[in-house]
Amino acid sequence: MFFKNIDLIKALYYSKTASLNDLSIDTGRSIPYVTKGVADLVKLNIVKEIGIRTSSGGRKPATYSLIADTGFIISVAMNQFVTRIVIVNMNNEFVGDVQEFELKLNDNNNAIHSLIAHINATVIKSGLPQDKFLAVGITMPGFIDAFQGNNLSFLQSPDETLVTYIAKQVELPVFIENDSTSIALAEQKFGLPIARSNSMIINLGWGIGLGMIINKEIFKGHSGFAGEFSHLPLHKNGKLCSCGKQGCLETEASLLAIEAKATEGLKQGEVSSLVKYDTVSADNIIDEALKGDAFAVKIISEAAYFIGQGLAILLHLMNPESIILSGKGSVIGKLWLSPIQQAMNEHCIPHLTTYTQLAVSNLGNDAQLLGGVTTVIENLYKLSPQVSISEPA
Amino acid sequence: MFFKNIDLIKALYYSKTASLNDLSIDTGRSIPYVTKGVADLVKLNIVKEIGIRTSSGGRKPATYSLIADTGFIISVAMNQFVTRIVIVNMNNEFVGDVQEFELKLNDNNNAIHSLIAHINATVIKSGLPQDKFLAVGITMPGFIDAFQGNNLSFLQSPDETLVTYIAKQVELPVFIENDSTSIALAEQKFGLPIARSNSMIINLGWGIGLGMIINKEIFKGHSGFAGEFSHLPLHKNGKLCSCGKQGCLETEASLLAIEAKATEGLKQGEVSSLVKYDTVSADNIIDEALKGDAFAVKIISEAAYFIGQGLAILLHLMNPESIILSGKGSVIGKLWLSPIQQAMNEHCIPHLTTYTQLAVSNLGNDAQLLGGVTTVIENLYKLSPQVSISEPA
DNA sequence: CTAAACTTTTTAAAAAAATTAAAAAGATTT
DNA sequence: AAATCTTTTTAATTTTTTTAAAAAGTTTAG
Repeated sequence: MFFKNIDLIKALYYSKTASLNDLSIDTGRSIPYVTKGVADLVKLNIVKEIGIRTSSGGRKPATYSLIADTGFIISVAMNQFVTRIVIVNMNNEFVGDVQEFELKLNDNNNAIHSLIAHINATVIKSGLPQDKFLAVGITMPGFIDAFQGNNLSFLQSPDETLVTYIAKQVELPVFIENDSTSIALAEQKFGLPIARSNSMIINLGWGIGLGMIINKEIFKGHSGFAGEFSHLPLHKNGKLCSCGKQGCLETEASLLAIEAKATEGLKQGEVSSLVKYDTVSADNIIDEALKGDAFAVKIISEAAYFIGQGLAILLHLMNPESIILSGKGSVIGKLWLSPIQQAMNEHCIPHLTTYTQLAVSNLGNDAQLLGGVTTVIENLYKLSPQVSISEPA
Repeated sequence: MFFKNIDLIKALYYSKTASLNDLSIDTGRSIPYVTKGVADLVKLNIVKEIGIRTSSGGRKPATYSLIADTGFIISVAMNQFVTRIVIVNMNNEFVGDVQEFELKLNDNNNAIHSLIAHINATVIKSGLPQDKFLAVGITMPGFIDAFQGNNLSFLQSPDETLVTYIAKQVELPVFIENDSTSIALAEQKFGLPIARSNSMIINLGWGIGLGMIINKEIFKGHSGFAGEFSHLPLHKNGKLCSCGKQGCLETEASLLAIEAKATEGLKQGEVSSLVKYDTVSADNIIDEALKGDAFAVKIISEAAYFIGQGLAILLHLMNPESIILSGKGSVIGKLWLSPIQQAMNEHCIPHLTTYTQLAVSNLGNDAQLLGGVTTVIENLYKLSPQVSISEPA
């Protein structure tokens, strides 16, 4: 589709509209370089001039944007139980509704075929021609080798990599990324400005994921295992974790642990509006906590306090500009905030917490879907140019 | 002294001798650029061609080095009780002996003047002319603002910054850096190759310092507080830490804690060769442990195990290529290794430890002195050129 | 209210640096 | 021993940045 000036397209995608000056800063390239590049992109009908912006005492700059329907991205956000799919245009706007359906990742041989069928259905339903789609960005839990395109934990594919397998079936390029990593990228690119440079982004989900933005880059460690926040050995509770170890943070603080605690509490006769459910799900607890049920609030607060203890450790080591609560659980962000802040204050050296802002994401449940988009944008340079080769004269 | 090509000088200093190709890789600049730059430096008598190196099937490259006596650096390594000074040439060789003297940092109004006197004495004793010295690199504990040149914990100077105050008195440029940070830089530049890109460097000293190398850069966090390993809240022992909190790692695992435990143990009647000392110092414990004293080995092992517990957390979060044990305490590195490794294995998710190498520094007690040198080299670009301005024609 | 002074953006010209291509020097293979 | 292959060095070309100048606004002073 486009081969040159990928860096300009990336910067324009993330900023939505920008002046030549903005683009020069965002890409780290000189103004003449950017000027030439944008002129080329305008000629190719990929970028258009939007208009003139106000200025604070000087010439008004021309501003540019990507043309919305130049291309479309398919974002697939998976968790252990549910998958969502949405089509996104070049102005980062959702096109059509978000498709949501159940898809169990554990012990499900059919998962990969179900996923492919849903992606293909989405393409067809959209009515858009196949060649308008740039790529599919899949985000999901598990240990993911984004470079090779494999998930070592879920969705094994025979012989070839997961990404090539799916790509063949959907006839589109496919990129894959870990859910927490993708959420961190989404927060960095589309979230609060304090998440841009040095930020710890917590994915409150079935586990407790962490994506680290260090010096404006996502950090994955030497072999891709960095950010294993969920398995920090902080508790002497003897509870066995899925990882095989005991006392991991997630045995006390994940949504799964919260579900288990609620079920156990109700069995012990706790008074709560949760009794009306046959089996209590995390969603039920969130709902009732929002309505003010004391028991639901209490077990969430307890979990939050443990997370805050873990964050205190993160603060000592990383001294980030911000900690962002994101992911599924962040829709009840306000409920987590105060016990987390309290635990951080209690466990940090004096004044340390004053240097880090704790905030709830403004992207809510869209974070992972936007993360899938980011995954595609970051890999744009890998898309082979579909050149129509003209005959030599 | 030299204004252009500082990047080449830096690369040459760290590699000691290098071909044009090596320098191109190390500096990230093109070969023509490096070729031109080195030719200029040779003309200025800063660099000389050393000879021709063997090659694996191709033309033999010319190799270059800095000229040893072009300039000299004064490195000052301080800890809570003792300060060391040495002069280092442009080939990273110590010139003359390392000066060592007692200098208490706590509650000592005279500390700063004593320090200045010793630096000046070193200059005079060397017999080298003042203008041959490039700068003084001071490394010491405390929270240091390297950019402003202040130490917020020790050596307060009135009105002006610590660095300007000392610079005036010694009539040389002065740079300052935190001891653990400087040790990490020394390990990265002069130590084991596994410490180059992603490494956690532990400074086993009166506290337990940490310097983090992330993506080939030292990482200090958003406001300079990153790497507070010593104060990780890992213990529920009720012991008050110097930071004002309770249960910090250093209350169990620093050399100070080890001293306290030994003294207490002897009072309880432990059998040990340590009984022969009036008051037991960390050095005594190290000596006797090396000689095989069971009690000394035991309390060091206990501390090591706690450090290993802390390192397990670091492994989960950072997934580094290596962990390097450095600093004063690393001279008994072998004694720490096995309990640390054991604690790491016990507290990490399965297989995680296989991705990180644990090693003892090969720089030993010189690490901090070399760190002072690195501090100067990294700030070389700040040295104002002493140009002899010629009259316009 | 208008002209001068100041800011910011855009365009143009010059300089710097990187990329590509070619040549040189040596090691390895046939 | 000649031909082939590697690596380093030099040269030519292209790309990119830096610097300077011009253009288009805003703000301030009289």
